[in-house]
Amino acid sequence: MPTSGRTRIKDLLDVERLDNVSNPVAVNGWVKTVRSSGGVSFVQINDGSSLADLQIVVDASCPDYALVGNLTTGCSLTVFGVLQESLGRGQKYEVVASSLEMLGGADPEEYPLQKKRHTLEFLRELAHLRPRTNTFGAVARVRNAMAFGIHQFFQQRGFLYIQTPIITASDAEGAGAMFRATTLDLDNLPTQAGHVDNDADFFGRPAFLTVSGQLEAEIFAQAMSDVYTFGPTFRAENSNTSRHLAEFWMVEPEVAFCDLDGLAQLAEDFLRGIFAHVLETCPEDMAFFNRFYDKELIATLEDIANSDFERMTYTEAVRLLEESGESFEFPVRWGADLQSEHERYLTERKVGRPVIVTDYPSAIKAFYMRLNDDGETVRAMDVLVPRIGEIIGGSQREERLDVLQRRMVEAGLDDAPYWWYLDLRRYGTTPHAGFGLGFERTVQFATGMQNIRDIIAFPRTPRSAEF
RNA sequence: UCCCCUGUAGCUCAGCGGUAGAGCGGGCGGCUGUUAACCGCUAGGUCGCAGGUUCGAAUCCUGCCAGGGGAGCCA
Repeated sequence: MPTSGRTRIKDLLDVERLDNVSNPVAVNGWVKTVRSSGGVSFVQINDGSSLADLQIVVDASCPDYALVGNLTTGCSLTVFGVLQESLGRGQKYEVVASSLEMLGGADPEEYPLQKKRHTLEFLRELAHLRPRTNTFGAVARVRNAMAFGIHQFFQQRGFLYIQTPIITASDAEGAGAMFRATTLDLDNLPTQAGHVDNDADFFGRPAFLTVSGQLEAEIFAQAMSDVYTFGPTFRAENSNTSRHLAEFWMVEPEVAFCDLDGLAQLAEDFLRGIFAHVLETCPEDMAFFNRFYDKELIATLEDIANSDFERMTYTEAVRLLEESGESFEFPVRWGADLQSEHERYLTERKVGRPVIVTDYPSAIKAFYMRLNDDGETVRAMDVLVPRIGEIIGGSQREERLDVLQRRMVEAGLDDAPYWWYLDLRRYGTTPHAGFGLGFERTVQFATGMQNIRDIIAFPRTPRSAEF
């Protein structure tokens, strides 16, 4: 019987509420492993509520004892029994079953998950079953806690959560290649004068999946002052790395009456806050990642949560790299973007903790970033962290209409589609700033997981969109 | 998109010119409290795909496909 009134394993094993002990309980879960020894069997189950499994003891006194022979890894169960202190050594408490029902079997000759460790590459092919493993259960819980912590951080500071569109007609948001969203029949494209007739498309114009909610967030910042988005974004780049996804979630705060210094402080408070949050709310899962994936993980996160970030300008960063005596594969030159190896040297070896680099050359940054008085650099910032590199990119936005228009011309952009963006500078413009944080990269950093495809439930990467 | 590495049993891998292997998992049996339980027996393979070299190819060569690592692009 699928039970209402069941107790989650997490609550059952919660030492604070051990009024459960010696009382009848109902639990559900999926079988991890079954061990039988003479007249006693041990069935280890997990329901996803915590990393810890629950051991069910079934002996001949249980009327359903004969059922145990049919239980295999992966099948689902309802158990009625009594929680007791365990006689064995591997766990403090266990449930002695008084009755047992298998809800769904899992043919052991076919069920692909075994009660031993699998490689992450193999599990990636089983995205529908991998949440049942320790690692992916832990990732799901940590990801959930961090999403909640992000909302909590902004809500406590009075930020308004806004939802920006996923489909956009702006074809140059300035952040990479876009996916086209169309209802046109690709096998029979309507044409007009030898070109695709976009007027026949759903929106009467080309439309795309958004690469960023920034421009729309700026609209609301120019009315509500402090806003943030948290939603999916899409990049059609042919990126094949452990840090890139074609579909990923991004957090983008946008703040009016704020300059780059204020934004850098917000970014630092934000990262320190969410890492502290995950350490506090997921100690069991974090201990798991620390043990199996990165022995320095908890120490690193605690260090970040408790110490100030380093700040330097791009020009200072270039000087430090030039003076480092390191032999880099790519030369260091003022005016060229920092390479991965440069960023990692700065954050991992030079400083040893997160670094905020500001004021990049205007030529290598987007048109909407505010031009400095030197005419050569813009008020951009990247937050670099060890192992991942860039985790946040942001800037103070250009609020001066004439400068913005000049920058758009220099970038070769037609300003007509941006009439509304320019209007924000025409009517009550303000100094404002915002950044974008890759959510998966942040969870990746917090868990010590090596590959971003293991951070999102159903990863989309080039040539890969199963599930 | 570029560079490098890897595709052998359900999984993890060994074998690297001469009869296809191990551990785990599965099946059967045993075991009175187990902890990825343990012990015994057992089934299981177009060696990624296509071509080539050779008396003979999992093994050497070429192409393609897939996976991984790194780079670029970025978050």
